[in-house]
Amino acid sequence: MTGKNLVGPEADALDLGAVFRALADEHRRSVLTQLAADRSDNERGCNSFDLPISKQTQTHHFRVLREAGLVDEIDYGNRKGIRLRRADIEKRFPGLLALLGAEPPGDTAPR
Amino acid sequence: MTGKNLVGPEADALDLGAVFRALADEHRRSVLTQLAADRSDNERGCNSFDLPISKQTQTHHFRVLREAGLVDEIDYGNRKGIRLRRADIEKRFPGLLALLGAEPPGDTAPR
DNA sequence: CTTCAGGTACGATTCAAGTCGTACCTGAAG
DNA sequence: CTTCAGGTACGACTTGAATCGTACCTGAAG
Repeated sequence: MTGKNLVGPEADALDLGAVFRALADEHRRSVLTQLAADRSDNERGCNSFDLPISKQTQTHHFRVLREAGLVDEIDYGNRKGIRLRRADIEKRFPGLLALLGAEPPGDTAPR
Repeated sequence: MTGKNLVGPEADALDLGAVFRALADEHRRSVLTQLAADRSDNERGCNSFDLPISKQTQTHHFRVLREAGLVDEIDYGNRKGIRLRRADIEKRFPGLLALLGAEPPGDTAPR
């Protein structure tokens, strides 16, 4: 029941370059913007983002977000949860999430 | 003597995606970090950044930074000046430059 | 058990981006 | 004028990233 947390970098090890690279992609930025908009920071299903891309590509994007240290992935076997690492991000890069939150929500348009 | 200012996007038209894409590159981030560190915001020569890349590639990177709206380029014909658009960036993305400024300055290492 | 949806692994493809070589332009200094 | 350093234009190359097809795994529900 309690899924295992997939590994990501420590809070102090977050790299600004990796973060910018992660947020350079439209779809990943959309995911993070949606996560940042929900102040409750509840765990969220990976298929709740309506991404206009295949499952395999979504797996790829979530992995990039996790390896950049922006989200936690919780593996339940046949489904997966995702949670924003808000505290770690705010500690290392204060104000970053506010930048995403200030964006117009309708920016999920495909390139 | 007075060089002409090369065109870039208006302050209100700055796109977060383009900004993140611009800052995803190590060399461009190095340039912007150095610019952000100098609070005087003086115009600066394009060859004053010690980038370990060829002239043509530097031209390319400065163009990307300008088209993202992060810097102004001033063309003098046989040399070029560059200036951080601090006010515009702060207005549109408050706190962004602070993130760069907080980075360790020795992050100019080539990949 | 079987079925099924969510997710992953691996490989292939496609495309954008970083890089440089060659040639050329520009203005300043001899 | 010529020379020279800084910069650009264009093309070519290379690498990385995004995407998907196929096949497979996992746990829950019949």
